[in-house]
Amino acid sequence: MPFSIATWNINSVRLRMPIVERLLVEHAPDVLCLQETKVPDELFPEKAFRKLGYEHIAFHGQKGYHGVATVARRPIEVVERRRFCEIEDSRHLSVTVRAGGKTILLHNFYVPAGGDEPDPAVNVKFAHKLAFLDELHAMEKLRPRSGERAILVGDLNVAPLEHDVWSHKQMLKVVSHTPVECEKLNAARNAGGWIDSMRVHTPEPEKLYTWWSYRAMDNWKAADRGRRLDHVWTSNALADRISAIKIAKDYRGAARPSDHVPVTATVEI
DNA sequence: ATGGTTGCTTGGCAA
Repeated sequence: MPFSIATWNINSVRLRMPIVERLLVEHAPDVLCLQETKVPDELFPEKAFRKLGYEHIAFHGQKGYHGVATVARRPIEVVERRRFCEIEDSRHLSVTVRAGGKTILLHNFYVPAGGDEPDPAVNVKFAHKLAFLDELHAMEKLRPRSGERAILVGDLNVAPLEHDVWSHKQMLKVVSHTPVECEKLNAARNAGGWIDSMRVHTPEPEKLYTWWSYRAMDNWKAADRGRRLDHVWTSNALADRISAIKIAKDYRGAARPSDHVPVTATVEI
């Protein structure tokens, strides 16, 4: 049976409930993982999700910044809300869900953006990002066991491959595509045996983007200077079970859009 | 060209 999971950096879930509702109606994923919810847990708009049939809600939020949430049409159980770099940021949430008689572990991540200056010696935000990626790499507990069904999604804030950005050459010194962070993200993925399912589905050199800057003065769609910052990784056990991956690019053109668009993966379980 | 826009909050970060 098909099981679908969507991931979306929503950049304030309360502000963008109208387009979240549109996604849930139009795409109806079984599970939606949100990042940058920017809302403390006690103010999470649970009612709006419940009304749309997403009655199972887990969150790890904080006031003003960051925050992740996982909402589902079927029961989920919270596994962990992990703290990274000994900083009390809300950047991770893992849950389990049952599908087709099987249990799937779902990780929802929001990796630090890292600021603008790509030098950890002068930019503590970039140093934090690199430390976060190192911690991800070292995390034994994150690595799927043999045969385990697991999916890791989220805004990983790194576009690791040449064709994950509009211009590899022009992006080499731009945070999100510097060699050091691309190598660290790839190393963390390899250490866990995770599969980059978006790139299995759409290999290079085809361009793949999930984010278009707010700052660009030109028309985002015409210029198409995007980056692939959002990812769907699967454990080996699910690697050949992905039947579809859809980047919902049209949501970037919605009224009051997020700068990220939803990515939905369908798994045959 | 060190800009530009957006959100949370009302001054200034973070993205």
